[in-house]
Order: sequence, then structure tokens, then C-alpha cells
Amino acid sequence: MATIRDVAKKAGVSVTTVSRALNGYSDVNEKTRERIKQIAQELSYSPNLLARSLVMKKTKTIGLLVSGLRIEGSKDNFTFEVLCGVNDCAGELGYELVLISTDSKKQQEKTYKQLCKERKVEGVILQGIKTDDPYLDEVLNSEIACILIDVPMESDSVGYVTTDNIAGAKTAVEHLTKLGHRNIGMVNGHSQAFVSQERLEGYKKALGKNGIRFNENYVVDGAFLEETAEQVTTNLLQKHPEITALFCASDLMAMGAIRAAKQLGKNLPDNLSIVGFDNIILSSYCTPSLSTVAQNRYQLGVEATVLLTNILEGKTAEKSKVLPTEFIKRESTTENHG
Amino acid sequence: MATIRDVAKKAGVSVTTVSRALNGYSDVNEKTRERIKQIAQELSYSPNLLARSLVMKKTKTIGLLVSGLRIEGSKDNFTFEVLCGVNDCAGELGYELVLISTDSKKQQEKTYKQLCKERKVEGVILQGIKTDDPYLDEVLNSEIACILIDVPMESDSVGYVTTDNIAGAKTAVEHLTKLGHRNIGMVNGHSQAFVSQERLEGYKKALGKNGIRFNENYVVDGAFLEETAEQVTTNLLQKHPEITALFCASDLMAMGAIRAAKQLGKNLPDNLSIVGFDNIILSSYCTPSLSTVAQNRYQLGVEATVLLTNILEGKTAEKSKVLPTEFIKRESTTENHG
DNA sequence: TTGAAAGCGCTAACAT
DNA sequence: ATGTTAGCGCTTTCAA
Repeated sequence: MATIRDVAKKAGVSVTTVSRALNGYSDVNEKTRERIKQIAQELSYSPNLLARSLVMKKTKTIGLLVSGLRIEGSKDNFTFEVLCGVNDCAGELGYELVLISTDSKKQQEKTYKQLCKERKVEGVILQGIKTDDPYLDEVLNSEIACILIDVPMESDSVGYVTTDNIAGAKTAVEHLTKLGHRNIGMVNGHSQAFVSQERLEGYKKALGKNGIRFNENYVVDGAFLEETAEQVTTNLLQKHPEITALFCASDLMAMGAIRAAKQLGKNLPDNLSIVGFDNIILSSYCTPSLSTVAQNRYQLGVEATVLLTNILEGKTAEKSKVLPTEFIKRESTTENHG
Repeated sequence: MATIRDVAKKAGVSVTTVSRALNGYSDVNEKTRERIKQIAQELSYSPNLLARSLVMKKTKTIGLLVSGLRIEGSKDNFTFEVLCGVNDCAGELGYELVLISTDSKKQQEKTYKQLCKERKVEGVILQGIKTDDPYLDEVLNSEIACILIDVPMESDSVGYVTTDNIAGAKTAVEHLTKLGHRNIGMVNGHSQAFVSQERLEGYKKALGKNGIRFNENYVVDGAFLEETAEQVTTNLLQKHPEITALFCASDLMAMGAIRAAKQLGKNLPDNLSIVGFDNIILSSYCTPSLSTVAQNRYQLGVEATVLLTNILEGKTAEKSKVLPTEFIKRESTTENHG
């Protein structure tokens, strides 16, 4: 591989001049620049980014730190779609992307700082972290630029992007109240997830606004897992046969709820209306297809990248962004037939 | 950030000694080593991998080069699951992973070599490349270590992993013949894809083995797209109403085929049996659920990483691997009721 | 407009 | 067992 010295030698100039010529500095003769460019091309020279980064102390690299990158993520594609957004946007803004994945095991060995410093990322986008994760404190107390996905916390160097979960949940539940449902259960994720807290709040708000008393027995946690959701839904529906509609905090859990309801001999949607959250691909293919609250995961990745690079480049801009949701009506909801 | 010099100074030794101590060389006093380790910890020193790589000319980094990383990939999750496999395996083997994505636009600007050299990856796993992609020649003629996914080509520095598409397709079609089907159509991908060529071969073999003449009019290309598959399937079934079963080269296309058949008023699976390929998540959720040939995409990523690191570490091992498939019977296939 | 020299943080001969 | 020195490929003062 040709180095800057090879180019310099062949061009009969110093490496300094080559560096300046190739990096577009103005204080270099245009003729020299052209000659150098020509020669660089001939030698198919491309700069060693390692060396450059070492001296400039800039890597133009951001990390996508995923806590729990697992194949199970295929089902909702959250990580993948965020990744696509980050990747596209980073590429456009001239940043490299490195993927850093951790799990609780790895976290024992390496601190958040180490993970980031070692790989020389200038900033990091953090996905999949829970509110009780020890990393979270580290993140907030570190000077490393970071954008959190779905964890609304800020500091000097930390911002976040998330979806308007409260409004989304509220819309979903109000869709059900408009259909005449009064006994509306909720299958939530888990209390360590901010999105769960927010979706619960939206649920409560919608009830309140429609004069329905909140009944804590109507809310169960499905751990964001299909199987768990199936079990807890079965229990919920058995204990409370008066429930005519269900709001699930994720589509995947809604799949579990659908199975549970079918298993109990319920006719969907006539005996039970179900609304999900996410608009994952499955939701339009399952039977009945799922009414849901769509969130734009790709855009989440894009916005995270924009916010992060803003911080990195010292732009004084908002450090957080909340994306809107869109309600999508499909077959799984219908009027309350009592 | 503390450097090796800070540690050396505080420990009252030379940087060389620190380097040796921390990298586990034997020619260093155990007491000194312990003291240095202690101090490194105190200063929360972690080595600058950039500097190390620069001098060692080793980055311990592999690239996953994805041609066409797009959100549409969510539907089959191929890329994501391969990524998970690569990521897990690379982590285990002590390699960093950088994601490199290209598209035809980008390929105009940068050659394959440039892309790899610039990012200083030691080797690369290439996913999503077509047989008519100009990169392919570059790859084969370059000295960069590379594992191709689903493109069976080898050279000194190039190997591949793929699934046994021929056997998989053969099994799928024989499943249909066993059910009494004789007029079996095929919805293939496109001729630039190796997997398509192989799945077609498997289809032909199964027919031949069962004494069924190959009819080229029974084979159409659906471009691996759901919509295209729907269109071509509609045409195929209209022109050849005698067809009682369909083998689709991907589950996604099978989804399109299912829609086409339903649209034509066919009762599934009684009027038409459909087999897919891939075992994507959707295939177990759609109606009717899809009989299909499962391929292990995660394992594809794992094996690719193993093969690549073998090459990088100079191990003399096989440079290719073909993974088996598994046939999965679901609701979309049944006996030929003629 | 150009070049010489220093140095980014690290490893690796080659001493000692 | 430890230190000295050189150098990886690049950018950036400072001088000319």
C-alpha cells in the first residue's frame, strides 16, 4: 500500500506538501496540487486513517452500542431498523460506524468508558439499555458524547431520541373507547423500561379523559416477550372475563395475546379487540391483522445520528427529539358488542 | 486519557516495560508486572488501539460489507441474522467489527480495495453481492482476505459459505411430489443470484427423479420481491390452471404467491400447495402458515467469521462451508386433490 | 508556496 | 529483567 511518502517522493515534494495538497489547503500551488493528485491516483494512494486519527485525535467514527444484540431481535426488528437509520445517516455525514455489542457478562469486564475509549469512537448511540442498567450512570457521568434511544435523560454530553409513547398509547386506547369499550386491559412490558412507564401513562390518560376508572388489576406485565404475554393474558382474561379490549405495549406481546385469546375460545375481534404498539412487520401478516401504533424506528436511528454529530461538532442545538406516532387501524379491533 | 507513558512515569519504569508487562510477556519481573498492572488500573489506562494498530500493522478488525443494507431487509432479516452471527463470533475470537455498507452509487466512487484498505480491516465478509456485480472480480483478484456469503467462489484469499440450496430445493419439491403433485410451478428469484441457479437445479433434480418432465414455462422469476412474485404468480396460474403446487425460492415470494392465489379465488392449500425457502419469521405467522426450507442465517454468519479468521491467522483449513437445510412442514401444503 | 522537524501512542529490535 | 532507540503514517507548527 502506497503511503504519503511514496507520493511525495515520486512528486519530488515533501510529505507536508502532499498532505496539504490532498487535504485541500489553499496555500499550495494549483499546478503542484494537480500533479500530486495525479500521482496519488496512479499509486492508488489512500490515506491511512489510523495514522491520521492518531495525530488528529479525531476518528470520525461513531459507535452503535447495543445492549443485547440477539437473534431474537429479528422478531421486532427494532435494532436492525435503528441500525439502518444510523448507518445511512452516518455515511451521509462522513462518519464511520462501528458496532459495539455488550451483554451483562461483558459489562462485568469492561466499563462503558473503556469500551468507547478503546475503540476510539468520538461518540456513541446507545440502544437497548434498561433504566436499571449500571451503564446508565456511567453514561450520564461521563464526558463521552452519547445519544440514548428510548431513555429520556440528558446531561452536558448526553441527549436522547424517543417516540411520543404517551400520545401513542393514548391514541390507541382512545381508539378503543371510541369503539365503546370500557373494560380495557393492558399488557405492559416491564417496569424497568421507560417506554413501559410512558405507555402506561398514556393508557391512564385515555381512561381518565373518558371517565373510566383506572383498575390496576387490569394491567399485567408481559416482559416484552410473546410467550410471557400469552401466559399473563390468559390469566388476565380468565380472572376478568368482563374485559372486551386489550392494549398491548408491543406488537410482539399482542401476538401472544392473540394466541391466548384464541386458546380461550374467543372470537377475534368480536369477543376481544386488541391494539398493539410498534407496527412490526408481523402485525400486518397475522390473523387478524393488528391495529397498532406505528413508530418509525429507522427515523429514530437517523435522528440519533444527527443529534450526536451535532454534539460532536459543537453545534448548539437541541439534544433531544421526540418522534410522533401514527395509529394504524387493521382488523383486530371492532365495536364493543358487549 | 492516560497513556502508556503516564503509567511508565508513575511506575518509575520505561514504557517498554509497561508494554511488555501489560501484554503478558514473560521477560518481566512478576513483581514489577503486578505493580504496573495496579497502576494501570488506578489510572484507568487502556491502550490506544489506533497507535497499536499503526505500529503492528494489525487491527484485529473485520468488516461486514453489505451491498444494499436497506430497511426492506427487515422482511426477511437475512442481513440482521447474519450480522448477529458475525458479531457474536467475532467478539468471541477477539475481533472488532465494522459495518461497511455500499450501494451502486457508492461503488462508483470507491473501489472495493479502497473501501477495505481505508478502514484498515484485515478481512471482510461480503453479503448481498450479485454474480454480475463488478466488485466480484475485484474481490477475486485482490489479496484481501474475504468470505463471500452465498457466492461459491474461491481464490487464494477468498472463500465462501452458503447453504445447500440444491438439496434444500430438492427436498421441498419432493415433498410436493410425495403429496401427489405433478404439475409443480416454480417462482424463482433472478438469474444473477447463485442461490436461484441452485434452487432451480434442485427443482429440476426432484422432478427428474420422479419422472416429471421439466417445463420451462412453469418457471417464473419474482426478483425475490413479494409484489413482483404476486404478479408473476398471477400470470403463471392464469396461463397454467393445471398447476397444483408451487415451489418459491424465498418465503417472501411465497407470501406474494399466497396473495396471488387467494386473489384468484383459490382455496389454500386445497387448490394449491405452496412451499417457500428460508423459514423467515413471517412464514409461521401468515395464513396458511408456510411449509418451507429452513436455512440457518445466524450460523452462516458464524461460519463466515470462523473461515475468515482462519485465513487471517494463516491456518490451513477449508476455505468454504456449505450448511445443511431443514424442511419444515406447515399448513400450506397438502395432498393433490387434482 | 514549500520544507524540516516534531510528535501522536504504541511495539520491537537491539543493547545492557 | 529492563532501557534505549527507532519508527509505524500522518498532520502541524515554525522557518525559510
